[in-house]
Amino acid sequence: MLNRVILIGRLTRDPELRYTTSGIAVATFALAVERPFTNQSGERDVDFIDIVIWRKLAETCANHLGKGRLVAVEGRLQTRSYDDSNGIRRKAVEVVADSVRFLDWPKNTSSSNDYDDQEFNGFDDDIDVPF
Amino acid sequence: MLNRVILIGRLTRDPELRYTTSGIAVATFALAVERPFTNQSGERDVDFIDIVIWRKLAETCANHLGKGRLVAVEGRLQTRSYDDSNGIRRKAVEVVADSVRFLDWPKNTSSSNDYDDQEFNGFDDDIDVPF
Amino acid sequence: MLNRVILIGRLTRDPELRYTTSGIAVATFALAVERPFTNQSGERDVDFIDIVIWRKLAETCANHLGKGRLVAVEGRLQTRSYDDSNGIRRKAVEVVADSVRFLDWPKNTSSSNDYDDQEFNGFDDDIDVPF
Amino acid sequence: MLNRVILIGRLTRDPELRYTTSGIAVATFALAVERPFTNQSGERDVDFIDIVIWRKLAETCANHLGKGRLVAVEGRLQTRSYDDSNGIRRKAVEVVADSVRFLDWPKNTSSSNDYDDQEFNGFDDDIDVPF
DNA sequence: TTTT
DNA sequence: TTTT
Repeated sequence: MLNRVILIGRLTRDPELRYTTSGIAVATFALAVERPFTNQSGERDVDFIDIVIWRKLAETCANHLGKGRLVAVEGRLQTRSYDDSNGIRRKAVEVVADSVRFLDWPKNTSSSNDYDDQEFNGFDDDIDVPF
Repeated sequence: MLNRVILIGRLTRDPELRYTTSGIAVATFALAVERPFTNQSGERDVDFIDIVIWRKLAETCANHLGKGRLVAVEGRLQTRSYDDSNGIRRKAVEVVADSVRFLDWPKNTSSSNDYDDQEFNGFDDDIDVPF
Repeated sequence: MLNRVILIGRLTRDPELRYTTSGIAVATFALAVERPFTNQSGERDVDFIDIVIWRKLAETCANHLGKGRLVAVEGRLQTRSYDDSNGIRRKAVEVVADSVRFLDWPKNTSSSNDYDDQEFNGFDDDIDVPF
Repeated sequence: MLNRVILIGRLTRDPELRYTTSGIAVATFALAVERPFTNQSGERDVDFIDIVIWRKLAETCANHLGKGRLVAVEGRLQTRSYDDSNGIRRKAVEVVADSVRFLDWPKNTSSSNDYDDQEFNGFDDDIDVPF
């Protein structure tokens, strides 16, 4: 009845953009989210959390984000069952994002993904940059 | 770097309480969380989310909660790899709760789990009842 | 850039429903939110937080909620300056809710506010009942 | 009963650090949080939200943060009544933070506040840096 | 499969 | 101005 997730972390890879047969854009990536505290061996554990994004926000993320970028993601936790390529039944738990904020800037300016066409994205297509 | 999950839902079964070899209590249960909107077939989909609770809060939940009870859970999303009983590698995604609030009362008063010994539970052992 | 508030508490009074000159509905009420821990004198302090709701969700809340009802509110913190009736400049800090979930049922069935016309409310008009 | 606020924004001024008569550190600052959407005049409104931080985290923030710095703050909304310097009764609404994450780096290296003594801060003294 |  |  209430389901809210807020994460800050870095993309482990470039977003993948796909389209449903009905033409709806879906972007997926994983977020590396460091735990606040160090473990017994003095390191910070990291949680790798799958993010799913729909529609225009999916395309904006695919166009502007890349591996290593720092983002804040808001969304809801979703569970889903599927059969993997070996026919094994698996449960997916992922965050369906309704908002993604960019918290840093691209490392090099030669990237094909940059901020040229940053624009307002409507209500559930909520994006922002950190200045 | 920031990882916060807030859920309201109902327990799909009674909590399971176990202890680590070093004697720390761990409770687990799943929460059924209805999506806010109906799907194409007019029904509300439900996400089943695994919850993990440690220490004194684990024991309080095991003592007072049961299948069907309505709770608000606050915690963080955690990912974990393990091999299932068939030796298949799986990824667990669960919410490690640091706060659980009881939002309703037990259905029948003959339950062994009731509110007799409700008490304050310390900082990360945060529990409350709705009145 | 990110602004999220999630509260569970009880209405301190019936919602007030007003309309802007352009005809948009606005409901306001205050939420009594108990702190999780008791203070030095053994009591729980309570925070009284002003809630503002717009459009259809405002009307749904005005129709179905009343003093004492338990709700979960999601929204954003908003600040606003105004002059009070004595001409003193004041700063209002309130939560603009985009989602309200009803977590209990009306105490008596003779109330004019009930669940007769409960219905789905669109994306930013997000309402639900606890069963 | 549940009270959670998560904000990302920039400090409008350097933190002020004070001590209670019993010697407990308290830091205060305001956070400028841009709204996600532009208003009728095409600008983004900004909410100015007062933040209060206690104990060791207060000192860490006072030592390392300054005007303009970007942070993620987690905490709870608190209300409080007081009389201002003119004897006018006022209501303060502020966020008591239990976690502050630094999301950028100091603008110039000549600042007296830097990252020399960054360290782990215990459970409710939760601080982190973005790399 | 994993980010700085 | 304050809820159970």
